[in-house]
Amino acid sequence: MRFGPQHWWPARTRFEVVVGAILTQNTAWSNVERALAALRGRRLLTAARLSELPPGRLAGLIRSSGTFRVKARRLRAFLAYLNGRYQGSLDRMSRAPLEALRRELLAVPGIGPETADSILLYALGRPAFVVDAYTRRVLSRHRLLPHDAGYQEVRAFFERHLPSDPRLFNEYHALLVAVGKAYCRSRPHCGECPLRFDLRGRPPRG
DNA sequence: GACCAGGCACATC
DNA sequence: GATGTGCATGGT
Repeated sequence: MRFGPQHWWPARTRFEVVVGAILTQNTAWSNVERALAALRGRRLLTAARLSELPPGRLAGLIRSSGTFRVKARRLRAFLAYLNGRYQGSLDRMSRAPLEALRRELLAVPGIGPETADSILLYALGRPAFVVDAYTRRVLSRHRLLPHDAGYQEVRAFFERHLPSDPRLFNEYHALLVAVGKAYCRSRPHCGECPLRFDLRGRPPRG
């Protein structure tokens, strides 16, 4: 495995990123892709079209992503928020202040810290560092943070040490996941981890 | 057949 | 505020 650009979050539109962010909760990405393909094939991957879809039909189309009834409800909750506050427009939404957006997203049922930051970073291009299980594992293995550090604590750690650049956050997160998968899954102590943290600004080179 | 995968809400203590 | 449990699929 190489650790260059990871092409993290391949998606055709920002709306597709949002849908993917909700569908991928506790689910392998390959299962999400099928659901996205089913929606895309029916030209349903827009806020307007998805909002018109009956809940049961939406659930059926995203079945492959697991917990489909729950996720259908969560997608509709997000759409209700987007329609109600930003007239269904991610463009309008993306112009709001970052902290306000995070607060609003966390208030949507089904959107927790990781999903909120994924939407902020990958869909809206905002500098929100996404923390996931791999991120925490790699950090605690390197003794950069305690293993029980909370989500906000881990996010603050990166946002404190890195320039506030969405592209850098994107690449850093992708690299952490790649490293976590390759080295930290089954090893209690990973002496061979190639990641060299340079938290003053540059991503590690692959 | 168990375990995992790019979480979250809710109940309970 | 910490911990446990349901959600549910597809891959290994």
